[in-house]
Amino acid sequence: MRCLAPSGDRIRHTLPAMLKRTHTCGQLRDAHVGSVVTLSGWVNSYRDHGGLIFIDLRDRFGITQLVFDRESIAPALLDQADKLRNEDVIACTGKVRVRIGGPNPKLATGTVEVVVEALEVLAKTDNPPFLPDDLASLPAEETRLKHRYIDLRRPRMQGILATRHRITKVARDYFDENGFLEVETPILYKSTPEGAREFIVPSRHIPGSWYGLPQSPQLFKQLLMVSGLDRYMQICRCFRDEDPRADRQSEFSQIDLEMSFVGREDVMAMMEGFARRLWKAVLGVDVPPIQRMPYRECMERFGIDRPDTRYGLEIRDVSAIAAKTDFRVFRDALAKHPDAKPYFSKRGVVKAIRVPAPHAEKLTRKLTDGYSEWVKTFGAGGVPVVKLNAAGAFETGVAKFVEPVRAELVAALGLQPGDTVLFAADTYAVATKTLGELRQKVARDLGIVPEWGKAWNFLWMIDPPMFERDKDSGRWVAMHHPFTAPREDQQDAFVAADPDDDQAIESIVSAGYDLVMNGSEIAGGSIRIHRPDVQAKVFRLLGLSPEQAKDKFSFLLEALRFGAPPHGGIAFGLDRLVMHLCGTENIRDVIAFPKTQIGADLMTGAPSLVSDEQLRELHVKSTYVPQKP
RNA sequence: GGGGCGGUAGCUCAAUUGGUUAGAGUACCGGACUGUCGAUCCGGUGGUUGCGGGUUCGAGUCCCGUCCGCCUCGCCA
Repeated sequence: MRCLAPSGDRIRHTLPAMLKRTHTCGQLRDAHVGSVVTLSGWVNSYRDHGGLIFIDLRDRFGITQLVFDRESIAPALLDQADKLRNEDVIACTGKVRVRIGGPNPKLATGTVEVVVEALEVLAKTDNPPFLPDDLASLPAEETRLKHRYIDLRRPRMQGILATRHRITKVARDYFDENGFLEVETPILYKSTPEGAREFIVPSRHIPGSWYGLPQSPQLFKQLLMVSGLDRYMQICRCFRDEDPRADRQSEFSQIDLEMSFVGREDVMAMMEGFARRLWKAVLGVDVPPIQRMPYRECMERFGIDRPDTRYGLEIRDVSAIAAKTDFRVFRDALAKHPDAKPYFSKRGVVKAIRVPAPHAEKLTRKLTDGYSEWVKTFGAGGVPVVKLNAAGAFETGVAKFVEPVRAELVAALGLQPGDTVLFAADTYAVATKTLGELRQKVARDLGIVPEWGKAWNFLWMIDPPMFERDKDSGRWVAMHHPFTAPREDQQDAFVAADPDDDQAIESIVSAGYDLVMNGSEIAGGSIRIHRPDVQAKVFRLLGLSPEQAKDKFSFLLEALRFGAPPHGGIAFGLDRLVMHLCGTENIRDVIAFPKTQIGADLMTGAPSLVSDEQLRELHVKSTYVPQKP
């Protein structure tokens, strides 16, 4: 621990005498015994024995026990100490000695104590709404957010903020060593209302015009490549005005990166090195070489583009076997586009998950009935279930329908007595999504997901499709973003593809890549389009007329015309990285001053009303009419 | 926008089927105490049960509305 004692403080002598600390509260050890030290910090707890008072003094660096002893100090000092309460801020001077009452193994400083000879109360506290105590049961999150400055006094929260700092430090060091320049990009930005809903800011100088806040610095970092910056990094704030989740805030941070003259192998290798450095620096964990898994395989085996490979429960296609049954649910599903390509999103399929024997016992009727209800949110009709009993026969659920194909199902799924099978019969898209989500829920319900710190399963998801149909509008939308390039060998197919040929468009693969860890996307990126004709074709496919594309992105299209190097990049979700490396599932725990689900800051009261004068100056008029109480 | 859970003392929680003056721990205040370390012991203050309406002899409890927090679906190029 670094000593924070200042040196050469020229104004010290002109101020009223204040005890200046010589050590932090986490610093003193046996070696300091006998020396006179000054500490400052918050009263973490007090134990008043009358003539003997113990104070645990806390700062960011630790806790040190102070002792006030009637036999060795002035009565006035003891009276002062007698009035100290939790969260008072004090400074004190005294001699370090070995603890008379024996060591406290819970504290790093637990073998010593400071016998106080001088005390200065720097700030007396009102009775705080709660104490920043990691051992006590936490107050409601609402209370923590309202008094965030107190919540952030908790060692756990300070530890998270320290880890967050460590992560950004490692990022800056690593990318600096590899030739990246950190460049800041605008927060007040051109509104580009594709994708996420954006926050907007009115212009005072240009009446009626608005800035958007960036959903990411995507276009600027590409322009920096056109500018010849070669390698860019930024730890940047991004804004998306969509409803938050446990792992999502509308204002969040990315470690944003872009590289010139590279293909996807170069980018992935560079980022893999970063992940390796990061896990080693923060957790001491060695990350082995990261395997790649094509999007198609991810979907086939795990039903999701970010597979959690920490447990089995993989998905199998049993369409061919299901077709031989008389089960109407199977037959109806399989009747959809039976002649389409195998992975066509609208083609009917039957897929299954085998839940192996010891765990399968926990799958009660109540639980599986719940699954049938739950999957309706993904558009599925239900979850057919069947069990293989000890005698090797199917029972319960859809047993009578699948009994005729028992041998084939047992062989295809590798079933053992006691196993349970969960089915999904629907279109490829719905069945895959359903089992992909169900697989994760079952794993959680059965308790087979390794606890935090036990497994770090990385993989690169590669070869994702360029486009997919929007569920509502039916229009093509970019899977990643409209600047993602087709994979090198797909360029011709892309240029030739007929926009009305669903199967052809769906099968075009991009040069995108996502870094996935334990089922969580921690980074996503792609090689970008650097040819104006290819970029124009993408815009056309997305339904942007040349005029619209020019209006929104003319600067990019122009830039691409004036000599753009091949380039590609990636962005890490910083908040999620911190969550994973700290073992928390609440994104608000890794943000110093987070917002609630409706974007409110409970501490400052943002957002708040502004004066009519402010609005007039910005040429803005609110249509909101407050409800009468 | 939809679904779910929650809101009782500063904080964490309890309160039987709708029934006496809404309790406990902790914090806080006062007192005792020289080796504690989540100190202990004694005493005390502290409540618009989120807010508004309704049903009822009687509402923390039931009904309607509303606000806030969390989880979630949609949404998140």
